[in-house]
Amino acid sequence: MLELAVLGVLHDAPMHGYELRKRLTGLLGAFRACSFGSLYPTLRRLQRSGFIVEHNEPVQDLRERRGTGWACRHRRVYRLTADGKERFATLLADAGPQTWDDHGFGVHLAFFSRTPAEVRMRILEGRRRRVEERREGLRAALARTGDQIDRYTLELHRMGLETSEREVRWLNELIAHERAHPEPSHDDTERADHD
Amino acid sequence: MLELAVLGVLHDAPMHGYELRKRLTGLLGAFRACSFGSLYPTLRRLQRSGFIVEHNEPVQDLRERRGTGWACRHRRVYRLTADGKERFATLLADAGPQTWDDHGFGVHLAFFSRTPAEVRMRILEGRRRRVEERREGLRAALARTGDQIDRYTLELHRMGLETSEREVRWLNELIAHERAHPEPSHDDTERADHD
DNA sequence: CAGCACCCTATCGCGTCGATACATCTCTAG
DNA sequence: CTAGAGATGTATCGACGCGATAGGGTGCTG
Repeated sequence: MLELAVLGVLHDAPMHGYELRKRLTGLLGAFRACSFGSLYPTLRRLQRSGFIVEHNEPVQDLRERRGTGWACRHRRVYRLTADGKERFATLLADAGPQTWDDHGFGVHLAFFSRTPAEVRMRILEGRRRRVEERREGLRAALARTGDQIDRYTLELHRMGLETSEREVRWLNELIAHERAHPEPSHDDTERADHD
Repeated sequence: MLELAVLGVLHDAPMHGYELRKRLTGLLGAFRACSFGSLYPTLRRLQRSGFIVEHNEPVQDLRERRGTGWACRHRRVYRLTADGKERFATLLADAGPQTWDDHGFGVHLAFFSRTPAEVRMRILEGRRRRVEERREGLRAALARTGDQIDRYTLELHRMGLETSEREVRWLNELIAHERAHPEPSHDDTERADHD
């Protein structure tokens, strides 16, 4: 999942780990902090697989950057390869089980403008199914609760149920809008100017 | 966190892994499935630490259970020790950073009736602070969003913001109720009949 | 008696996290 | 001019939860 997010951000511009992390935290909308302990191993993995390559700046660029910003010498800038772009498209389209959970869904939604329309639909409906399951589970739990149930647990279940219902409604709106206005995906697989 | 949940469920009655898992999934209110891959290692860890001990039924009990249910021979029933009860109380009271996230908060809330009143308050306020941070992060993201932002990301942020606001209001109600009716904790640290 | 569905324990690899370490660079206070 | 605070930047470690997988026992049904 992090793999998808990294490839997606790197798709726009070459970047080094520290910057990447900042973008990711912003991207996921204050969802998750994306620790270095997962980011750096992911970068290494992607590099070994050939999806990204190191793309370090020449020394004179470093000197030029002096005064106008940071000139840290050891930064590893990564760039997406052709394989990496392909991999990104694959991961975008392949909607596994973890696409439906909270975090995975957020990541996929972040790149929705680059996602083919039919895949968008599949993801939205899959997420809806997942949330509906949760909703039904909570309804059942609330129904079979006689009176020996905790006041706090009860409140938690009620809250969870309301949240699920709200999200299902929200998803229905998104799906309806998707059907009414089937916007094409950006599909920016053109500009391969620096390979 | 799983450690806390296991100790809490085992506090009521001795149990074996499979049963424990069902209770846990019910307890966490269809939140999470609690896989065996984390449950069994946790049980082993708790056992090595002396917080639980094996408490297998004698063979004649197995024969008696024949006909009325399952008589699987190899089930490992665990029971809480005195140290385990102490550990449970400690974990309940100690509110670390992971007490405030979604999953951890749910687990703590599940055992709220056994939690001392002042700890309850600390947990609720900590959670509120956490959700407020998320809310502010989303507000900031929405504020600085000019127009180049994704329609989908925008929707996700809006949804997240509403959810956060709702949860803060919910927490405020819980806190207010807590202040108005300071129910004491069950504090069932008495019945030490079988040690 | 064959097949199926459930019960029950267990392990492996993988990905993520939080903590930690360490080195470099900029700016500011004394 | 130097000392230190604080941001930048890379990296690793152990702990932990998860999904997949394996394997064996038990009762019900056709």
